[in-house]
Amino acid sequence: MPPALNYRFQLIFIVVELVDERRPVRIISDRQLSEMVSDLRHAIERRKMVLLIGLCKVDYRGRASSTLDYGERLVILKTDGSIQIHRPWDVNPVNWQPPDCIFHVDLVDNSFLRIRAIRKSPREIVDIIFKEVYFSSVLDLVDKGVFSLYASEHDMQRAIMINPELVEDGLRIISYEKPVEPGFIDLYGIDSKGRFVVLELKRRVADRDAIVQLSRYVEEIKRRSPYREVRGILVAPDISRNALTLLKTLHLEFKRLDPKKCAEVLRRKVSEVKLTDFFRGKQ
Amino acid sequence: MPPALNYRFQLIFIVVELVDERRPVRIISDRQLSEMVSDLRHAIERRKMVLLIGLCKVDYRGRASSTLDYGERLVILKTDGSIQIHRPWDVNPVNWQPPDCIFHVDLVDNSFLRIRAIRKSPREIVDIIFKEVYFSSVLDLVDKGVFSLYASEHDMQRAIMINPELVEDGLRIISYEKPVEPGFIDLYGIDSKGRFVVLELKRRVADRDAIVQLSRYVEEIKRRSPYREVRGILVAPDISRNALTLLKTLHLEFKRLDPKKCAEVLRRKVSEVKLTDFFRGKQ
DNA sequence: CTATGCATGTCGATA
DNA sequence: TATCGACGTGCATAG
Repeated sequence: MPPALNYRFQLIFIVVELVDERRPVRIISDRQLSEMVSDLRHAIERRKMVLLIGLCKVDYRGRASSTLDYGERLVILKTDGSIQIHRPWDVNPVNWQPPDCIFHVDLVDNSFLRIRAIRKSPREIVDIIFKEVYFSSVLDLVDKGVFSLYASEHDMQRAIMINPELVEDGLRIISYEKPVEPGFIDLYGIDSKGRFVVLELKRRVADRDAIVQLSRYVEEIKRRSPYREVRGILVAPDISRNALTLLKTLHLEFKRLDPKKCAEVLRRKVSEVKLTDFFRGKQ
Repeated sequence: MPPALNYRFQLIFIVVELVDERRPVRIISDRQLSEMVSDLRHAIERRKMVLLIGLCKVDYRGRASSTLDYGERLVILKTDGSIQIHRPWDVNPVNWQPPDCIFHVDLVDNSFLRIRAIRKSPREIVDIIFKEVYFSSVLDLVDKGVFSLYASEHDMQRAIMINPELVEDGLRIISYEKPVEPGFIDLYGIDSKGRFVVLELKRRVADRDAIVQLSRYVEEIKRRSPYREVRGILVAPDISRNALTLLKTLHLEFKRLDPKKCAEVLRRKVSEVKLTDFFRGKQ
């Protein structure tokens, strides 16, 4: 009797992980329009960024309405559901739709590619009809870079709170964004002689509107404190001629201050804080 | 003696015109950085539109200043000398420079591509440093399409000039953009009872500022014509609650009018004019 | 939603 | 160039 054959099967699974290099730019031009439609729908569903370059016309209906005849343009769909149509010139898009749009991609008359971006509120529609698409691609961009802006009005506010002498010696700031009837006072303080001071900040040349704004706040504070003297100071890098006239008429004051100088002050302040940290904590 | 040889040379020039198909999109990625530099310079000199997609950081110094750390973005250079840097989200570019910039393309540290956009006035600089360029292309777009926008404030003005009864029966418009002390009166007319009428137009919900503006104009006209009654009418699709209160306090009036209805009136007007042309001229 | 004010606002017209 | 006002302003924030 032949010995029983013992077969043992050992199953070995080999797991292969396909590590492909990430392709941030995938070109999908040179395809049949119908293929392109499904590619675009696929990309949009996955909230990819999409570029389209081609011959198109654009219609917009919403708060206003507009038409744009056929021409060659760049269309950008972004991950946040915004869209923009760029002509070869102008920094601003000729048509656009803000974030959170719903995109529809369709083939119309079997030979035109239509991108429709619908915004819910206010109800607005942008229709792009491509007669020809020269190029299109799906982008998979990773952007975690921090964006920092300096010399904003907010920087001016913080700088003056830290260094009130940027405006005037002896000034003490007692509140910021102080709510009053018509809005909020940028900065509010008391001067060396005990007078209330209303500060209105502008990061660029102050115009008449800035003066009107300041005046409203000063009047409100005067109404609240009939027995205190109240000063109104417009703080800006410059003031227009008309605004200066109005300012003088209303017995308000102007203090020239460059927002960049404020950014400088803040930068120095940050360094000081870091140095203090270093000597106190790290040593 | 052998006969003299007479050689005659006739030069025939054959002119060959190389008619190549226009290529609106030329991709210049996958090149050595140094090659790319010269390609980009070449394109920029010829005022071509350029797209760049890659890993970059951005610095801006000018009216304000900003920094943006490394991340993957789309950069667009346009034919008018404007530039914009787009993140994968936001309809607005994170950094930009308006038209008429001067562009510089350089290789820095032998391995980074730098695009520098310089604006003359105000003096501003945007620096883009590419660590990596995934894709770049030169676009040669032709865009002669006419852009038309309807339902703007200007449309409202024209519609009311043609059809004053959009505001009120018996109103006659006597001037537009009438210059007065603080600015320009949108529309100025006389009502059925011979009173002066100052019209302030807004294409969207009117706020307090609109009322302040109207009030200033009305006061100026009253000053000029102390013996005439003067009305001030705010014409807008809607008015904010605060603005309505202020309006009543100042004894001004509000006339609801939709800019789209104005666009409609104009469209009808244009059709009529065309019909008139047809019957008078073309027949 | 409405109201308010900033923005590297942009853009165009005008003095 | 400086000023002024409109804009599909956009955008954030507060109530």
